[in-house]
Amino acid sequence: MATTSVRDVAARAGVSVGTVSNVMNHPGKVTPATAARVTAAIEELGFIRNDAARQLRDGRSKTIGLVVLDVRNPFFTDVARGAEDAAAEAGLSVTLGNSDENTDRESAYLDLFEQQRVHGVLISPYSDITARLLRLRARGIPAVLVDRTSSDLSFSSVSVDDVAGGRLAVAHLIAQGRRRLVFLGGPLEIRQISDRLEGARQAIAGTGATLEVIELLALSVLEGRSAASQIVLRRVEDRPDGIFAANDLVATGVLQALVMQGADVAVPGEIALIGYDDIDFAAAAVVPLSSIRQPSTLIGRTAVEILLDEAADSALPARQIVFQPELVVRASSGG
Amino acid sequence: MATTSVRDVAARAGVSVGTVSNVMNHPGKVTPATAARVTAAIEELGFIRNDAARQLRDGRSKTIGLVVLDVRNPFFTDVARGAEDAAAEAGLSVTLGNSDENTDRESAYLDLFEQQRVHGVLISPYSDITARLLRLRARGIPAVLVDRTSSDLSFSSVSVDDVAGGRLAVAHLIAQGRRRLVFLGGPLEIRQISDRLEGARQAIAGTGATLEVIELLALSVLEGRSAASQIVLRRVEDRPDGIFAANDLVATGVLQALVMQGADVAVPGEIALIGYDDIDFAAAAVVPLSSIRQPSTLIGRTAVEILLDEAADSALPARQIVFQPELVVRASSGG
DNA sequence: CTCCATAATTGAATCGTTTTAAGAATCGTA
DNA sequence: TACGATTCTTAAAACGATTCAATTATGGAG
Repeated sequence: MATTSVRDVAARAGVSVGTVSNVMNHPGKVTPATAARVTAAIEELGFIRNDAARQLRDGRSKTIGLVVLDVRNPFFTDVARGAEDAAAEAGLSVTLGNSDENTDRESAYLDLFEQQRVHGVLISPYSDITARLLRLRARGIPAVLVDRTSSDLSFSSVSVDDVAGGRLAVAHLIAQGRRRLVFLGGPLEIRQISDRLEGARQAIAGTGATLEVIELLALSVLEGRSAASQIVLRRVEDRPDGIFAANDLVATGVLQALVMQGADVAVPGEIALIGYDDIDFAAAAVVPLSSIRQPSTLIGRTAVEILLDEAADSALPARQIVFQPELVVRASSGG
Repeated sequence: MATTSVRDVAARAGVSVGTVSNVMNHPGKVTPATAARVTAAIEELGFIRNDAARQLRDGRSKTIGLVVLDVRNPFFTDVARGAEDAAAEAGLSVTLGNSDENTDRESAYLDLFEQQRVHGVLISPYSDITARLLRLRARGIPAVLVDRTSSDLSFSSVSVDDVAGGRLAVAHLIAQGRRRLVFLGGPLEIRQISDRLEGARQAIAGTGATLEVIELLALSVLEGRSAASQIVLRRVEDRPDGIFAANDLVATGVLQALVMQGADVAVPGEIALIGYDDIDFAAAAVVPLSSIRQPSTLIGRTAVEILLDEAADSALPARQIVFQPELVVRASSGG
């Protein structure tokens, strides 16, 4: 394996290894003329720096580890994309790990990142990993929580105000004149979901509107559809006139059950519908879906920025960033 | 930064660094008693091996680089998942890169992987990167093409027979008694798409059925929907009785245009519909969608297996693996 | 033409692990 | 008890880039 090293480059350019290193890492400390000779040698030999060696010397890698709950959820791929962009601007790369809501996988990724002495860790936690994160910190590896406020306030976090999101959604339905509302989502143990419900409750307080809660086992199209088809079976006067689905997958299922041939419930005429997340598909649904948008790429970008700050100065106090979600009105809520 | 090394562990256990290394990498070469002492020391000190140092010694990393065209496409996340599983079984991890059909990004990832001296590269190529891959090979890093047969037969590849897939889809429509067919997809420069069309043509040959080709600018829900709404405007006798959409996103759009309130074209009564990819959403559509399934996780898994073989023995001849797609019949084609 | 201050370059030491060849310990056997 | 024959353990030498302290070159001022 003809692996060319700085030593070979140095020989070819007639300089010392130190100079070669300077050309790459501290240009300006070297005369343009010599720099040119070195660059030429690098080019001719097809030299590519060995990252492991650089890392070993440096003590930390130029990679950021990111662990998300579910890569198949567009929200998280968007977060990842934002993180990747911000990291790239700082000359770093991102390794994406998918915990799949599985404690073992989550733990395995943290092990891997610790071995790799990553620059920092971004994580949307599934289990309680405070102890692990403290250990990473002791090793000089900062961590930032994503899409979740930390119970341990010594860690920074970047999240979205789900209570406000729920409030926004239901306040909108009420503003459209709807009074008999249904919240569709679950499991309620998931913090984000219960927060959205809490927001919904705040929004109806004192308005005279009612809120029926139907808990689902998962946030999927199928769950949404079957729950909604039950609603269709009710007598017309017992049906709600507005539905708030806890995410867009559920809302999509609801929509299918309502407009399906045979059901023919008018949306938004008879029932207004709003989802959550504003995934790409929402705008392309049979009836374009109103939704609550979260600034997903911005979350990723911000998390990286905080991480880099903390990596540069470990004495920095933790910051809790909470973004506000945004109402997106489309046809399904008759806005 | 209290970074503990093998040296510290050795001191604590009262042995030499070589023994510590043996405990971790060649257990069995060491007496159970000493092994226990060392393990205890590792535990007590919270020692975690420095991957950079190991890699430097080893010459190659324990990571596989994977570059896909689009992380947001469920097909690719499934491929990635299969690759990850297979890699994990071999004690390796996968770094996922998203080229986003962008030459610069694709190139940047290859640079990164080369610097990292990855174990191997899996890539679903966008531009012509044969030269880059040859250079990697010269450095001892094998590469396997994914979802694309290689023009350079010296590289292994794992792909799916798109011609067969197109044939399967259209043969099915014909078997359902459909005769006036439409192919909806594009751009036709994309190899996979033109192959599917070619398969469709083979299937109608000699059957008396006709095939109208409507080329789209992109494989998206919106494109599919607007093309289908044009079809709805035709006189009934000029409408096709079967539509083959080049992927499930397009098919979803078509479905929306057909069953939408106001259009009310019966699916499959009046028009039978089949898509391609069998994404999760296909089964959950308003009318469950027939589709052509590709063994996505198997593709990822197989690609890793070939890669590992080649990493172990670079003299191995290249293999071209072509999987056969599978017909999945659901309500939309009236099967 | 010297001398000094400043800039450019050098090369040895370092990061932490793994691997060897060599040395030490252990055991059963004669 | 001593002898090979194993079995364990050791210490030093890599791997390749970076960084300093030390050295050499360069220019400008007197």
